[in-house]
Amino acid sequence: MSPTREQKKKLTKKSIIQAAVKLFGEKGYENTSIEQLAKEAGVGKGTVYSYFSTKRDIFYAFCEGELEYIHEQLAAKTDKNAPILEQMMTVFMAEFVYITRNPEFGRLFMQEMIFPNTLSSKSNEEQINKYFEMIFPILIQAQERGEIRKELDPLHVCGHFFSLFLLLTHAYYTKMIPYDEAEKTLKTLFTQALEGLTPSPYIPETRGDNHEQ
Amino acid sequence: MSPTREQKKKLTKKSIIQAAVKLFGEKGYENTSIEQLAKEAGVGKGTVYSYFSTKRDIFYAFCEGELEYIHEQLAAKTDKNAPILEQMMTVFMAEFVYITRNPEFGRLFMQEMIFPNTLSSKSNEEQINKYFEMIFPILIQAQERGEIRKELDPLHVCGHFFSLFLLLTHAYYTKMIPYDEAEKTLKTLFTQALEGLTPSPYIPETRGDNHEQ
DNA sequence: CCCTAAAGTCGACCGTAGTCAACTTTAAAA
DNA sequence: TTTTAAAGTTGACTACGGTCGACTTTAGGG
Repeated sequence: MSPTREQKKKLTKKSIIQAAVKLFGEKGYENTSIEQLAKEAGVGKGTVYSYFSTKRDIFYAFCEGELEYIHEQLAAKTDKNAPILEQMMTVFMAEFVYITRNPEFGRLFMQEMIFPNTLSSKSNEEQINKYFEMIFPILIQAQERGEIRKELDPLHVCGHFFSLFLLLTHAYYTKMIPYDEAEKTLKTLFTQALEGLTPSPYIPETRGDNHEQ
Repeated sequence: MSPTREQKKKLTKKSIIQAAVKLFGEKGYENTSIEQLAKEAGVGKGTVYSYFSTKRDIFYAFCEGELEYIHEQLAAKTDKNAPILEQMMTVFMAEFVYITRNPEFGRLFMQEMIFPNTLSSKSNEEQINKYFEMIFPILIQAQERGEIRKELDPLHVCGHFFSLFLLLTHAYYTKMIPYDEAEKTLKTLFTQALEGLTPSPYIPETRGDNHEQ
């Protein structure tokens, strides 16, 4: 019996993604037109747009699989009892290496991931959530061990590390730091975050309007 | 006597920017075509491209003036002896308000500012530099006052605050936090950064591979 | 004033992202 | 098996960003 309708759709979608992997990889995202991509996948241009609503969506579909893979790898490999600095370095350096493997891809990925266009932001949220889901348990465990202050909201702590990763990526893309120094820089920043910027213990100047908690 | 060649060029450029301010403001960046813009400015399409090499460049020209203005304002107004938390809040909240005044503009601005396309990144670097030039003296003064550890590289400290601002902007654009909570969130993050994430004093687990310094 | 070369202007033209109405295939009811 | 309507496919088409060579204006030397 010939393949059912649904099986066929799956195959078509797959062949479009494969064509994207090939052509984007060979010539880059900007230099690949949808028509070329459609030809490579063996379908018409219109068909491509019945599976993906924009060119960027095709790009995401490609990224998604890769990201999922890296997250799984990390979740398996990380030593849950290692010092928090070590674990965070492992996670974020892996991410950094992945992101910058193909610089152009990475740039587009970050642009749309961090400052998404409200229209195209569906799968986006999921990606970010997976990120947080991976990091959260590590932080909570660190709090239980007493490595991180128990009174801090894990969400904020998570954001803190993520923000320094963002900064690293930014510094790389603006050529403020070369690739080779990424690890050292990130370690410095993370250490700074852990230890605090103020001479410890920090005693805020009493001014009447101090933050509570 | 009729205006000289150079005066005319200045006028033409100005009228293009004014047309951009008007049309981008009315209909948004994406919904304004270069042809419409050229018509509004009373010139041909080709002329627009003899003054600006891409559509984004027109957008930058608009932003630049605004940013310069805000930076000057801030430099004048900030109380140089206020606690560092207060000063950083003033600077970055002003920036946040400016960036999000027109959300679409802000998004494009951040996308290209933080993860620039290597081709179009000339004026970009200057913008970032102005940022750092504004913040640097504040931090150094805080170090001298003893509010910030003297042994830290001001560049890293500067980056630290900036990164948390990035996170805030990201959280806003992904709708993780509403506009109203921006200030509270930023204050929490900055406080966290100042105090450190670890119970103070932080004593890293001795594992043989500790960071030096 | 006239002539000319450089500076400045222009819109027809190119390639591309995304749309759509006409066409083909499918699957299940009759 | 035939019929039919829904699902799926298609490439001509539109609108846009950006280019280019032909055209117009300018300034200054004769």
